[in-house]
Amino acid sequence: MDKREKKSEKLQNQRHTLAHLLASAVLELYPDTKTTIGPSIDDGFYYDFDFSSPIGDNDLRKIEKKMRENLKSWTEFTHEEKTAEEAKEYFKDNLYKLELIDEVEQRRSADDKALADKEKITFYTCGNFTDLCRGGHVENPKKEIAPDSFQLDRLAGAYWRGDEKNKMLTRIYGLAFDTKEELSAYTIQREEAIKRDHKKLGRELDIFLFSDLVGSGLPLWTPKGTLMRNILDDFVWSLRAKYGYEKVEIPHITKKDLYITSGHWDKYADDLFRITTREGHEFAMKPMNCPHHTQIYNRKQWSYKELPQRYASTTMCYRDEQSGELSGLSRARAFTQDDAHVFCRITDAKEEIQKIWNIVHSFYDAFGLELKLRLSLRDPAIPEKYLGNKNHWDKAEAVLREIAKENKIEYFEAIGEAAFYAPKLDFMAKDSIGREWQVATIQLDVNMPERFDLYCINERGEQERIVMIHAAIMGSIERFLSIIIEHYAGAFPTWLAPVQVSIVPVRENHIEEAQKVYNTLKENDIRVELEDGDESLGKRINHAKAQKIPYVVVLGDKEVSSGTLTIEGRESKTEMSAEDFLAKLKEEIKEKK
RNA sequence: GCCGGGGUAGCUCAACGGUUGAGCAACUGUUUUGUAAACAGUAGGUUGGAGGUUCAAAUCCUCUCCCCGGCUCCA
Repeated sequence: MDKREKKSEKLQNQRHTLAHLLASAVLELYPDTKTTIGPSIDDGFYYDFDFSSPIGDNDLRKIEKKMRENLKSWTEFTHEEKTAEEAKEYFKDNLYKLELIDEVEQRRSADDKALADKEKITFYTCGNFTDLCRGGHVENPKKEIAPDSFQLDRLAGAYWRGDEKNKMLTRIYGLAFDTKEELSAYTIQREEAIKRDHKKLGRELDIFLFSDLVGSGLPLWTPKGTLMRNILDDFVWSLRAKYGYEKVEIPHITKKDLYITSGHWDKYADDLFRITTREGHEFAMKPMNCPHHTQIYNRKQWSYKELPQRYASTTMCYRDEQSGELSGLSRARAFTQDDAHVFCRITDAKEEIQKIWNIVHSFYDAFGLELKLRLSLRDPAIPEKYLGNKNHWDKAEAVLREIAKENKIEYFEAIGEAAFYAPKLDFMAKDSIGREWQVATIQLDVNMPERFDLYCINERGEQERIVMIHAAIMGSIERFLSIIIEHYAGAFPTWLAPVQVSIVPVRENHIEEAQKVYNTLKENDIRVELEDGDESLGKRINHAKAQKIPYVVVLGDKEVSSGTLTIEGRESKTEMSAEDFLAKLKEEIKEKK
């Protein structure tokens, strides 16, 4: 165990100890409360309670105060082993703890003797509070936990055992770190993230909006936002160009029959926007595009020589997400996928996936987003969640694993994260303030081809089942934009900025000269604005900078007489000729800077 | 959908049973400016919507729509 792991184990113990401390404070203030579980988490701890009457945010301060009070007398943890009967007697009024005790008992009586011996029913006591617990505390809380290194953070609902069929408990989250300084660094970082919130910046920078009349989860795109969407989409297409992808277009609704065949109707019927025609036929808005694309592939009989067929669409999809799941552009009811499907033989799958891999990396490199890889596999314990047979899955998972291993990138495997029809390579991007987002995905699918009977004619003249690779580079343009708005805090690089240059004439008699520069840039497809209003110079410059425009060009007597422009970038101020400035802009756009 | 917190002018917020207010933005004049906001004036609201309690509701209650933080879900 190295030093860092040791430290993190200590921090985990501190956090878990604080969960006990929280429960002790709650029980003193609200004696009717039933305690359940309270683990440590990434930024602190939580404890789930079943309160007899609801509490509100104002109660948190009271509880926190009580915790600090109790901490003073928490000097030692003692623990003792109990039999199931003793434990149940102690918690006879707490059905949550009784359920946990029963589960430990079941594991103890399991066949695996070694495992069974490890499972014991232990009670830990500190101060006036005893809890059923596996352990993992600091020895002397009073000494080892600084009273100002933690704070209660927020209230939240959480289902017992994470199952929405169960009762909803009240979860109290706390933040906890080694020191007060680390705690405050964390809260400052969180405030920084709030400043970058894409919903706020989206409005301020005039990129997108929501309308109560249109409905929640249905973003509307302004001219600037639409421009950015197109720039991003064009970039993806430019990367796909050398690999032979073709654009296809599909309607946004379909008969339900398509999804009955694909299996989506069974699995996602509740999440579809459905339409009944006047003649009584049932249709659905498309929630994804693969079934439509299969029908384009299936328009003719293909020779193996004509494969792979690679189809891609940038197209909106619609999902009736539950209202509580919506969140700005990150999770919307209408969103645009940059969706590609490669129809090929299983023997070509690896090479095709490698090509997509290259596209993904070129794309994310341009934004300075570092990628991690998750190999998302099925959960063999619940086969009913997945289509098709085990052999097919094993084969597909093996191909993806091979690719993950061959490429030098940090990767981990995640059981149960596969789509219901295929395993996936999911890419996670780390943004400029260290947050991780799931972005691109590549899926190797043997099930849709089976269901839609997709084949080619092979060398021996036989029908051969093909495979289908699902690939999305951005995933969803909306979601990707939410990530880069926050990643750049709205200060987009030149190639991506909806307005690249703002020209500010000093006085009225400079407008004519400014207009000339404006025209030159405009003729060269630079996105340029002229700030020729009657506000003061300082105010007009300020306005351009508030819009996070990469370059502000100031033009007055000095510039007219010297024949140069004063160029204010975000960090520095330089002077150069209009020609040099144009060349610089073109370079930045070409190099995606 | 569920739990908790919210919704007052375009934006940020105040008023918290007793005539809805401020700053910024907008508009109109004046000002022609060399870098963190020129000056003056004007307009802007069924306090998200619908019911109810009250002499009186932005304020209290019920329903509904929308937003935020979680939970569940995420093809």
